[in-house]
Order: sequence, then C-alpha cells, then structure tokens
Amino acid sequence: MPELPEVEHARRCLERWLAGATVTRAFSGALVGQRVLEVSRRGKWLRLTLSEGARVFSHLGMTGRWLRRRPQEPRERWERGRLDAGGESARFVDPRRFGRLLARRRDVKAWEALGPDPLVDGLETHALARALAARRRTVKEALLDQRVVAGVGNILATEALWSARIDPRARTDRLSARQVAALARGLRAAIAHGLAQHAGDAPSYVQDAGGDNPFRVYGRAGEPCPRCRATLVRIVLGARGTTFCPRCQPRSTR
DNA sequence: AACGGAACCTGAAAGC
DNA sequence: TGCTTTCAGGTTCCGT
Repeated sequence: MPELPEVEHARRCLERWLAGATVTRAFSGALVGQRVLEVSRRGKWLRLTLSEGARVFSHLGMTGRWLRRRPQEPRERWERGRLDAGGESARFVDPRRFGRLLARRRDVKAWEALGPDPLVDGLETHALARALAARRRTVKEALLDQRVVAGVGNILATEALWSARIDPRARTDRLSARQVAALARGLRAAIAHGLAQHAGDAPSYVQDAGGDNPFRVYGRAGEPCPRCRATLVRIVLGARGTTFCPRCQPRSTR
C-alpha cells in the first residue's frame, strides 16, 4: 500500500519502539542479542542496523504494516515476522504478501539500486530533469521507476502531476524546464501532505474505515476537478489506474 | 538498456 | 443474499 510518507511513518515508529534496545526475539535467530542502532529508510525500503553488523530490510509491498504489540500477545493474523526488543514487540503483518522481511549482513541490491530519496537526499530539480530526459516513456510511468525518484508510488505521482498541471501521458523527453520544476514542487508538496496524515503508533491509509479520501484527485474519477470543476477521468497507464483532469492537465502547454 | 505487459497474492468493494 | 468481477498505494520477470 504504502508510499514514501507511510514508510517514513513506519520508520519513525520502529525507531521509537526499538532503537537502543537489544533484540530478545526475532524472525531470524541471528538477530537476537544485538542492539538496534538505527532505523533508516530509502524510498519504500526500511533498514534496521544492528550492533554486530546484522541488517534487517523491510518493504511493505501493497499491504504490509508494522504493528506495536506486547511480547506476550499472540501472533497476528497474516503476521510474517516479529522483532522484540526492550519490552516492545513489532509485528510485520502483510495479507497480500507482496512485502519483504529479510535479515542480511550487507545491503540488498534493491536498496542500492534506488535513485535519490526526496527526504534523505533532497529532490533536486536538475537531477529530476536529467533522469526524466534520459527516458522515452510517459511521465507517469517514469515517476514510478524507483531509480528516478525513490519512494514515489501511484498516489504521489498522480497528485504531483495534477499539481503541476501535466498530462500523465506526456512523454518524459518532451517536458519543458518549467514543467519539471513544477513537478518537483508538486512531489515535495504531496510528500509533505502525506506525512502530515500520520501521527501516533498506528499507520493510517485511505481505505481505513470511515476515513475520507485525503487526496485531491487520486481515487476521485468522476468527481469535479478541485481546481477547474471539469470531470476527472481515469485511464490506465503502464497497467495502473491514473486519474487526471483533462482540462487543466492538457496534453500541450502552448 | 529500456520498454510493455503479465505474474505474483489476497481481501474488499462493486456489480449482477 | 450470494456469486462474480474488478480493483488495490508494489516489485519482478519475461519477451521484444
């Protein structure tokens, strides 16, 4: 499910629960007895660094989440692994099983292959322009490539393109410098907005009961565009749903 | 190397 | 109500 903001929230939670404490029980026996030094994140990957050189990598996939439990509490439904330390018990739960939970002694390839992370490295307009210009595909699809900007998923891409008034089908090599600058601003804003949704120990997601859709266009096909009132349209791009406004995200800018 | 599409899973929501 | 279809915020693999 999650994109950069949800994963960053998970990172902060895990850090709060586990950092500084010694692992007493874990999905991998090799981790027991080591102290949790830090919890870092790049894109949608989480990495826990332990004192004797072990590393835990976690990707939430579509439906993964980390829950805070007491060590004596029973196994969760769909629990795929746990990490107990300092009286806390973090449970990795993932119904759809697209997520990952790995114990390694070195960085995994997927982690090393990630492009710049907007929070860790900053999102630089020139770097974004270079990465996009090197590709020949639609902007929307390029934004989902984790080598372009780490952590962008379908929601952030959809929201940022709407912000920047760019048609998701526009080719990466045809974007103007102004459009790329607007896109970078749109991504930063969407990330900040996403981060602001999260507080406390529990992850929150769009589909959670009673929750309103907090996004401007994502999941709002058929509704009026919040900017120009034209009807938002849903198309499929790279096998994923994409919502946009055909009036204020025009194919051509001039 | 890069692209487009299918595959991997399961649950929830919508459609009939 | 119950069965069927569609959709889901992610990555990876495969053929071109």
